[in-house]
Amino acid sequence: VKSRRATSFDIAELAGVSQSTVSRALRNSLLVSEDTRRKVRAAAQQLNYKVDVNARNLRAQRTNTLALLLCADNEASESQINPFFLSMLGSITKASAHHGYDLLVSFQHFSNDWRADYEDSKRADGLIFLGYGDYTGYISKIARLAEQGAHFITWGPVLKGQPGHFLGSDNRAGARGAVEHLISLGRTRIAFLGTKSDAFPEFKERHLGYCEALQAAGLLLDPALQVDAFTSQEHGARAARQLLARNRPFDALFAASDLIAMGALRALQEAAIEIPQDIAVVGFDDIEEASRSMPALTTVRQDTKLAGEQLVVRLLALIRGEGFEASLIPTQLKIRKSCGACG
Amino acid sequence: VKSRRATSFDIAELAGVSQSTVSRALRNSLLVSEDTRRKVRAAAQQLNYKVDVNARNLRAQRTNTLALLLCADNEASESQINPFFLSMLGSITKASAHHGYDLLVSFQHFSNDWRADYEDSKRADGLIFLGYGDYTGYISKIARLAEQGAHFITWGPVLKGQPGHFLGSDNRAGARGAVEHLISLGRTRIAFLGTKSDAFPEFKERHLGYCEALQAAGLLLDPALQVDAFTSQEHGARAARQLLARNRPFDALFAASDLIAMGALRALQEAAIEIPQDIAVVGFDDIEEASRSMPALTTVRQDTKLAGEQLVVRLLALIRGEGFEASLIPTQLKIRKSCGACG
DNA sequence: TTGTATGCGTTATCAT
DNA sequence: ATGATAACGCATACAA
Repeated sequence: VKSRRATSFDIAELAGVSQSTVSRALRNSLLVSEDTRRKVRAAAQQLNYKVDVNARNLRAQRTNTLALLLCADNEASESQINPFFLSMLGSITKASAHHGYDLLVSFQHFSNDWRADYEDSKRADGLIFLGYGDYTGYISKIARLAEQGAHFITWGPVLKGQPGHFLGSDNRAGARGAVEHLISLGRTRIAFLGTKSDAFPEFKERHLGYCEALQAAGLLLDPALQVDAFTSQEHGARAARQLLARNRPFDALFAASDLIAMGALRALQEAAIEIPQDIAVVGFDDIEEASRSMPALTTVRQDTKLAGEQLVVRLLALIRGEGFEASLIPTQLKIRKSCGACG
Repeated sequence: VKSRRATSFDIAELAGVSQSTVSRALRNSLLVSEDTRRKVRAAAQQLNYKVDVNARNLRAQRTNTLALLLCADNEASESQINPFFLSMLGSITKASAHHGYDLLVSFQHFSNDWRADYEDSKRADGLIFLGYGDYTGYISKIARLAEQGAHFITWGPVLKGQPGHFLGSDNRAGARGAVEHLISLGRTRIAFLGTKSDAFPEFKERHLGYCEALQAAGLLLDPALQVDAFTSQEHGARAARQLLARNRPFDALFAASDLIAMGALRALQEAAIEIPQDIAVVGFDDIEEASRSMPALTTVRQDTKLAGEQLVVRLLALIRGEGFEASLIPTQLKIRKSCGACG
């Protein structure tokens, strides 16, 4: 049977000092002598003492905890979460721990009940939103949170006049670079797979980058070469089939995400099309799987490690009451076999 | 600027009742009249009141929070987490929320500092351990936790005489079924890719199931057809190459995990071997990617949804002081193209 | 059914 | 440098 937990009073008794001194000593206060600090530490260790975080949080009015709210119901894949966000989850978890914060993780079923009251209830000092690609319903809720003075940051598109604070990759530049690369390889009829609606600003930015690259090269922007698709293999495959059905010639394909690209890859291969000989394919994200597809997928890498770290660092700054300057995280083109540049 | 948070005292004043009544009403106590309950609720809503969980937890001595401790340093992939565990993470998160519990997620760097004091510090009521495939170092720490009367459950092998409580798939039966299926397809020289050391009991169980199936069919158990591998594509590919280098004929391959299988798939294909014509391949786990590999991977599906739910349910039972009866979660053979049974 | 009083284990503000 | 004391906001035992 487990004995009663030790409290700071127990430590105080054992170490022969007052309870307040114990508290100070354990928090490394400078107002305590090296000698007593040692005594207190020894006593704490002996009694296997651990600070009760609830008492601490209640008294100190902060939790040393962040909450990660992951959107669970994409339009796309019902069951499975986008691997890119899982990668982000990993890096956020690590960054959070690195800064001495615990992390609460919650999948939000957006439609029904949107629980963003982690801060109100003093469960967390701040919130990170992830995976809210569908902007329309989200932004109004965000606005309300921002009004209330909540501390939160959202991974997503960095646009002018948004409520709240956003951090995201430089989607437009990344897309532009990818398409420029395709053009430099001699491809001229480049299709875009992904929705370009206002509801999905990240995809829209990628589409803009695509358009910019084409225009800069003096190439025709053929609307028939764009097909809507959400982030999933199924949507990607379906979109590729639609594209083929249009009987419009194209020699390259830029997908708004790796999942779309990989679905397309498969659909094209099923139609006996050779990648990259017949059609070059480029994706976006650089999920693990991208490097393992056949052929390996050229893609625009989002730096999830830096992104997670930055999300945490900047959220902590917000919590401290510091300002926020918008910025974009650079992407990097990962050239693999699917675009025909190598291999 | 945000005004002071409302407390239960503020509600009490507004509703014209005592603070304790407010507390009771909000907790849906039966000892409060429908009338006052309404009044209290209205007042709470008006003031946008949210219970301070730290105060509640401190007073009630429980946190309504579980902690998920994910092993971050597999022998295998440094950077990336096994997709299977990510899937588990998803289902645990959902199950936890479903039961009204928050979930703290932490990646444990096993080697250095092992922070399992979430319960001591009253951050969580119970712990879930995930991804501790390497048993040797882990089990002693587990034993210490169990001695202390901590509430925790581990996803892993269910063996006799273990300290603590374990829940896991029926690895042996799953493996046996998979190999029986290969045998039923006429394969007789079946290789096993995966370490069978005591340090990795889940893999060992899968290897045992493999052996059982071979023996039951009266087939030779050739040690030269087993190659060690941890769960990663790289290890899988390497192991497959090693196997080929042995110049020992084989017509099928059972991998201890999907990642191993997919790595092997690739290595075999690079050696111009046709799957499944030349060699049938079966994996274990049924990660998302398995259904999308070329060819689609036949595998032993672990029911992550049920597993996550069960982990949470049984941990909650442990927390309530109820007993724990060991049991195994059944697996299911998913037949796809890589074993040659269809397509 | 409701109200009163107390304490959960800290940290912070006074003193000394 | 240390000790006494007072909150933090809630839930519970007890009284009414």
